[in-house]
Amino acid sequence: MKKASLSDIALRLGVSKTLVSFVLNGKAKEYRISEDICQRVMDVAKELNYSPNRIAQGLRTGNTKTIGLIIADIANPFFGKLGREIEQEAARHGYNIIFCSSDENPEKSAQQIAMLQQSQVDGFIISPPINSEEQIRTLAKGPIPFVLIDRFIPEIDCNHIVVDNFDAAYTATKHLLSLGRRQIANITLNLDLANMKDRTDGYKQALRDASIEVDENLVKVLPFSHENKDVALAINELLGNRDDLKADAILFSTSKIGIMAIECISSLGLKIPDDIAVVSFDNTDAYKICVSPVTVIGQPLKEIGKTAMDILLNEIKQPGVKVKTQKVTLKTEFIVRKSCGA
Amino acid sequence: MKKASLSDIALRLGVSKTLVSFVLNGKAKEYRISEDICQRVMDVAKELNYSPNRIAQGLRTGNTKTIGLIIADIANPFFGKLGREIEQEAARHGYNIIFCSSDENPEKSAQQIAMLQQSQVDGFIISPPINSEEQIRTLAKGPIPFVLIDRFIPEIDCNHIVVDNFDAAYTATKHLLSLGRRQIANITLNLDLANMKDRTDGYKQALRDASIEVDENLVKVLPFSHENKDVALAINELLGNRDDLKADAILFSTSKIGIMAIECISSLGLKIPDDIAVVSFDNTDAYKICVSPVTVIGQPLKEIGKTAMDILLNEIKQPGVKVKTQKVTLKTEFIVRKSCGA
DNA sequence: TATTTTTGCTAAATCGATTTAGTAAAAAAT
DNA sequence: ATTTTTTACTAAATCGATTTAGCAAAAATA
Repeated sequence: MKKASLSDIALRLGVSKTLVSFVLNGKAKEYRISEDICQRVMDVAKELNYSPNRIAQGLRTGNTKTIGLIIADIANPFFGKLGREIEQEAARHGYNIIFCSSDENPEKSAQQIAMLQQSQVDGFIISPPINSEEQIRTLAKGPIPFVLIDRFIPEIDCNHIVVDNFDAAYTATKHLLSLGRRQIANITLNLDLANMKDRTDGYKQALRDASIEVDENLVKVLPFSHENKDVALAINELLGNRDDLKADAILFSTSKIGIMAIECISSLGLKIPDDIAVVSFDNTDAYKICVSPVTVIGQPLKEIGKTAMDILLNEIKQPGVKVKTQKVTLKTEFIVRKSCGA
Repeated sequence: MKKASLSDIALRLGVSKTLVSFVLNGKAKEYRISEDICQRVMDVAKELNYSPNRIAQGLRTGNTKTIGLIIADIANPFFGKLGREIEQEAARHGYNIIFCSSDENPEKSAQQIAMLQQSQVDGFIISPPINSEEQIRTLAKGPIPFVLIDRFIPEIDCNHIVVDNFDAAYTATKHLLSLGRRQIANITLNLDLANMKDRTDGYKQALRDASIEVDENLVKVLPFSHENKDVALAINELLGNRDDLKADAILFSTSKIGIMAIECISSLGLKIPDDIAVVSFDNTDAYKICVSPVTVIGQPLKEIGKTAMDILLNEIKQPGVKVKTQKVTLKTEFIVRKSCGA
């Protein structure tokens, strides 16, 4: 059962492939094809169950209607949800998404970018791993549109969509202060990334504004490729001695850290929020059924996904046109649950 | 900066495109290209930073090195992890994955299948929504390899990879019985799907083998498109009256149900496992930091991902050859945590 | 020396679709 | 009656790569 091609329709009707193409692509009026022929083309196309070959279309037109999405790990619920929003928005416009998980590894993301370029993707949506400046800079010099999400690279002028991390962390920390917490810790990732730095800066500024001196020993910086043991180490440094808890609250800079940390806190026999209050960036189902439902800073994932697609589509539809880069900063949502001791 | 094509290399060296293609595709020996020319081709290719256009390759060869993956929802951690394993295994073989979330909607999955066929995917990996028999049957008649995962359709002879759901549910229920639980409920999805039916059958058989009569009122069947309110209704029917709890344990047939149910149980002020023990299909990070870490039936996601790709690659490498369909049933892992009252 | 085989390449076709460049015939304008 | 414009299509080129079909010249064999 060979799949019907456009040529089969033309042969069947004794007309040119050109004519069939014009009809099927809504150009009949423009090229003055008669109504009669149009109808016969549509009929035969339907009879043969014709559907276009997007690979052939892509080769000829230079548009594959495919976007490459590079995120840290699709299995991470934060990125899973983000990916879902992007997938949905893309589908609304007839675009496919190829998902690549970089594991926060720049070598891996560079390979993925190369592979996606070979696949002639129309654009990229990238959550850049640390130390990926060079490959993003190269991308920015090329013709393919792209937009950074979740984090950006200050020294590169390109599209990005981020949230106001400073303000979010400031708000969260101030909230903990308002609940009487004074020894507030922050567990975060390598501060070379702007979004992580902003989160920690906001936390510190809230402490300073409350005339509390920032204790650098309460700021635990994990390597980017952090695992359970890294988080456990940080928690043990803060809370290992239950007669001398170093902190009475913790702000987690990511939900991945938060989940691992809470598991660790529970196994230490500590109670949330009685012994230690917690607040975390990014909402996730896990936080709702937690030992103590977690107070979170939620990101507008739907808006991020929609905005990313809008930016790309706008550039894709005007190839070669130099468009002003869009830098979008969105608001977070502070959701108070039990874990902060409210 | 126009991207270098294979023709550019040929022009630069004054040789044919054919020769360049042979060299770059490892066919130099076969077509007796001299060592000297080979080296010069490789040098120029490197100098021009040539990389192949996979769209052109796909059009000519009929292989796009792309697999279409259709699952319920990439934002669901179970499917997120499964997708991750598949993505990883595919990348190992140089394949891209296009992810589509069907939302358990057969109309949507039919559209996704059509779109992916237009994109000339080399194969499909599909977690079929309910009522998608017709589209799977049509796929089975076509030339493109595919494999069903997570659930299968008994009346269609095609590749599938599933776990032994009957045995898993039987074991879990027996475990609860061994802990003294007698009024064991099961919250599941529409039983028209074989995997859901097997889970409930295993649960029932364990009760019968313990000489406990199956109480159909303890089996709550949710619609496929279940939401929080559906789960809340079921939980309220079972546990709404805390002086007359209808169940002392619940087996959740999916983690999605489990998470929503636990949230509901907590808001009723009930304690897990003191008031109500719980066991759930499918491990997820959320269950580790739960009010009471959840006892789970874990699926071998890595093995599923690898097996799915193996099955597809085996068929892809011998097009047109009628291969015996592979029906794989894998073992689950029972992980005991606190929620069952152990 | 004549014939056959091997060597080391080449041009052209192919994939399926879209775009470009064109034109015979009919209709309208002069 | 002649010239110009419009109509309703067409053939061929194009996209970038791979495959198919082929062949002149050199080397080997008879």
